[in-house]
Amino acid sequence: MSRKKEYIETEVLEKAMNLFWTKGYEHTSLQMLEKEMGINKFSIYSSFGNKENLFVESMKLYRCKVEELAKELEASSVGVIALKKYFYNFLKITESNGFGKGCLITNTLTELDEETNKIIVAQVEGFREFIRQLFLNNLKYNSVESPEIIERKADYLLVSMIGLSSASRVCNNNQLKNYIENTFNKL
Amino acid sequence: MSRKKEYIETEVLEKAMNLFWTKGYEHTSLQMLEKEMGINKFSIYSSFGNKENLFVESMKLYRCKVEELAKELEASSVGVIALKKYFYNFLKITESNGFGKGCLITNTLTELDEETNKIIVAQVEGFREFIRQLFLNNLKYNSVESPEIIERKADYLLVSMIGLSSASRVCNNNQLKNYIENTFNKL
DNA sequence: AAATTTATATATTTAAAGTTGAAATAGATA
DNA sequence: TATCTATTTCAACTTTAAATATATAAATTT
Repeated sequence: MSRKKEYIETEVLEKAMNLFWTKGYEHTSLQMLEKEMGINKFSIYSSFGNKENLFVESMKLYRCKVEELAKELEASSVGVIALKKYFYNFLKITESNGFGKGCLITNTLTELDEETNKIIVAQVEGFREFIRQLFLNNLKYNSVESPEIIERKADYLLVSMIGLSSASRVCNNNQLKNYIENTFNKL
Repeated sequence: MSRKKEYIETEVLEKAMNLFWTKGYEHTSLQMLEKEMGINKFSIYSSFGNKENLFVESMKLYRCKVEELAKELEASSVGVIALKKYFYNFLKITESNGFGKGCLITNTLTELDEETNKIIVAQVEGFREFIRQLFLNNLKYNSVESPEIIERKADYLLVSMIGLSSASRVCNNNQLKNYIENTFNKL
């Protein structure tokens, strides 16, 4: 064999993801990535191909983290209760020094335009569909409501989640908590 | 005197604003601005200084448009009714081919980071404060609720508005309408 | 008609960011 | 210890976009 890598790809990827998460795709330069990931350009390119692909991998990792969060939640509670908890847990995740980072995927959504890499667009849409399913499944639990009503509620929560994510970047914790309480009021 | 300008600054500024609105600051290049505004770099620089300042002027113009919208509304209705109308009117404004453009200021908010021009940051915050006041004033109308409750509701609507704006970029009209109805049901 | 200012067009400069290549380095195996 | 190979470091290359400069044409005023 030969010399081994001095870094672990999943570890440096996590660091890249966090940087993209706080600064967004465009405002994250390779210099910053080098510094944050602790490896240099060449290593980044040999491990991840290019900046776009590194970003795609970051999105995938982000989704994994969110899926884990949802799984943990499933173990402890179900239904609307679980969803409300999910909203609060999301606030914890997004929290950083000062204001929140929002949701990596929702942030990306604002950066999107026609000429955005199709793979990135697909990631964004896939994530949204995943979240919508999560909401649907929990709303169905122990509910006697019609499928149409359930769908409406899921859509409502989806938009609320997008809102919470964006708002977390500028609003304080009281405002966000207040928002969640109102959202789940009378659901 | 001498030769007159062949373009009207407010007119080309409006075009610039629309381009920034749909594509965001970073994804709007001077080439695109030249094409969209119908004037060349030289004219852009002599009229607006630089790209950043052109963007600031676009933000100001955007705010003027929103203020007009609010004024018109005031003439026809007041209170919560007016606010709900405002939400629906916002959807009309943001509408374009296919999905919405969101709110220029809210979009910008996601692009912000530590090294963003302070003037831009100030514009974003000023706008948010203006909207919050608009909500507060209308919530106070004919209301016997305590100031604290009113503040809470205003904050709730503020987050909802940010959410609607972000969501308008990816959700269809039914989902958005559904969201507005749910939002005001909980008020 | 001359002078002055503005517009267009093109080209250049400058800076930054992404990408790639060549030499140096360090670890694994024989 | 020597050799092989992958990883690093460093620097160069390429591209892109903002900003500036120059030359030319057009319109208005005196």
